[in-house]
Amino acid sequence: MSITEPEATTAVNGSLPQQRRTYSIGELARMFEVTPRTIRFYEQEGLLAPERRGQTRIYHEKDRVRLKLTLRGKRLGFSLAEIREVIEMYDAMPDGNARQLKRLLEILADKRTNMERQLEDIRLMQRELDDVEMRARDVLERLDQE
Amino acid sequence: MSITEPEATTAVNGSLPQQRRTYSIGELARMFEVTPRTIRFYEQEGLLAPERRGQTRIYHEKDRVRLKLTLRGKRLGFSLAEIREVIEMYDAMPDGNARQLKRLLEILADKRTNMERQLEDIRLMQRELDDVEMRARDVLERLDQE
DNA sequence: CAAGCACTTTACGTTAACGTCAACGTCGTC
DNA sequence: GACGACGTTGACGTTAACGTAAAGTGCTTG
Repeated sequence: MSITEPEATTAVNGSLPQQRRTYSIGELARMFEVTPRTIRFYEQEGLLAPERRGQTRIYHEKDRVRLKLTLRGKRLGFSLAEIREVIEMYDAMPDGNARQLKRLLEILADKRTNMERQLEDIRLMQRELDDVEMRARDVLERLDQE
Repeated sequence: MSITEPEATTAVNGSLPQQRRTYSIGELARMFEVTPRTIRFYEQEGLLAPERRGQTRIYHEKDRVRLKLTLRGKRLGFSLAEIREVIEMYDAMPDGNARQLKRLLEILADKRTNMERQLEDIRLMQRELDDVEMRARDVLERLDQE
């Protein structure tokens, strides 16, 4: 199983034929509010590798998940290069050698540290926002009273 | 009081002359692990406005705090322009009109939403990391057993 | 006083992450 | 069969956030 495969649909295989298996580039773009250009760029950078029917790109669930993870990573300030590194290592995992795996664990620990700092940053930033908001409301009230 | 002033040093005014009041650009740069170039750039972008002694910049506690907030904002993915907007509005607060203040509250609410999404992103990302790490350790163990 | 060090301005260079054309192919449909 | 919507590949443009190099100022230290 790959990191980018559909989330374990519990065995209730109902009447849906197989879920809406594929997407066009435009569909994906609208889903995630990015442009097709962005998606092609991510492919060029090695983050996606959609199937082709002739010239046309066909995206499967796997690709959609990858894109989702990529965009999440971006929101957290990772560069595309960093994201690709993790994806590549993950995909190479089954037959990866010990050195590679340990390198992957290092990278993960690194990201984890990053996450921790971000959590702290967010907490601090939220306090600042609280503070600024309080003062602003204060001033507003005084303006209203005059 | 400004957002960028020293954190209320409780009245224990001991033997320290007045705290290490000022900093050179190089000192600040080392403190925050950025280059002087970066600090000058932030000034050029309106995020800092240090005093001058002749040509030379003199940074006070106020400037240090601003820089700290700026860098924190950056780690959270805000652009310098966004950060400047908040700082400017904050500084203009005392004599800001109601419209400006309400705009500021809007911006703050916006940042808050952003923070919330980031928190969620971090939680999700941490789960992914957990997952990937587990699998990696798994594979490593098997390699060891052979 | 010469050397060295930290600071200054000016200005051009660089990188990441796309945006923006241009020029073309391929459907479905009216 | 023309038209519009959508897709494709180049190739060049753009923006943010600095890096880097050149050329000069100012102190203090041997």
